[in-house]
Amino acid sequence: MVSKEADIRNAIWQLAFQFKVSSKKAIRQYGLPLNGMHVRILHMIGATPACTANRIVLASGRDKAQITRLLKELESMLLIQRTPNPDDKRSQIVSLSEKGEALMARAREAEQDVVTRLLKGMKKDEIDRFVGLAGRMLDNLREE
Amino acid sequence: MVSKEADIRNAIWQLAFQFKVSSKKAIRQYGLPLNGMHVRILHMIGATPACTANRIVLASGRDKAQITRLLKELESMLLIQRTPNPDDKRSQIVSLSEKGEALMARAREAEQDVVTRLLKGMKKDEIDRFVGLAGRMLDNLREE
DNA sequence: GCTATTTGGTGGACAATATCAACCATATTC
DNA sequence: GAATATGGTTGATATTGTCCACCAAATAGC
Repeated sequence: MVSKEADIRNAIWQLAFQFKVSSKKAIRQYGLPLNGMHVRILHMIGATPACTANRIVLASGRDKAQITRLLKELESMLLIQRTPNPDDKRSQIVSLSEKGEALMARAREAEQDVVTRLLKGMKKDEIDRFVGLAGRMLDNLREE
Repeated sequence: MVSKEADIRNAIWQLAFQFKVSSKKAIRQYGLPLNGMHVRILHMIGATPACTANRIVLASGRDKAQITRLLKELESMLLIQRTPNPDDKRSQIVSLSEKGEALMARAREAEQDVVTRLLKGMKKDEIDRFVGLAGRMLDNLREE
């Protein structure tokens, strides 16, 4: 017999792990030369106007050294480009290159497949509720 | 403006990541010489009667090579012990040593703190619903 | 203005986690 | 008894995460 705490712990671990595995597989099947973090960061860059490295750090919660390296990789793959940030000479604005946009269009398809499968048989309000609860839990962990 | 798919994706990634970070920190603060996977596996071993390596592989979804190595580490730390499996000479039954039990008692406390924080302000039925939805999503991803 | 501190970013070094394939010994199937 | 499947191990390598020192520009305090 397992406790409720174990349930929630397990639910989070397992769901995240399986989701990662499925996403990775989908990306592979589409023949895209990207791994998980690449895709996540490209998403953020695509969705964030005037995106700087620091914004990605804050939004992702990852270490800034990690972000620096990932951006360097993405740049060497010609998927993103950097332009000077007029507001702060220390930083640069990163944006998707054409090649990056094209790749992400396909990545979105691949990920869409996974999300569709994930949400199969779920009602709209169930999904909303789930996302809402997850958000509250996240806030709980973050504050303090 | 972000799509619903991005919401659910983000919710899962972020919650899992923050949960991992918080758990790791809690374990550290308790001064326990364990990392995330160690704790997860020790949990399973403690909760599974006649636990074999293969059971951990199946329950965790991780690669069996990874499990082998983690078990080897845990054994060298004297947290677990292996005894021959009477039903199959290829495998062994792993179980917590006294030292392992003691450590896990403290790890449970540390993790309990995190779960308590995670669930702050959540109603029982909200938690149940969340775990239930997570389970369904997990099934969706796993089947096929 | 001019230090002192903070902030955005980079690099080194390394730890933790994950993946893939080859392989051995036993178990199972036929 | 041969062929195949299964539990487990090892090697090699990729990915992800962490910590620390550091530089240059920005900001705060005076």
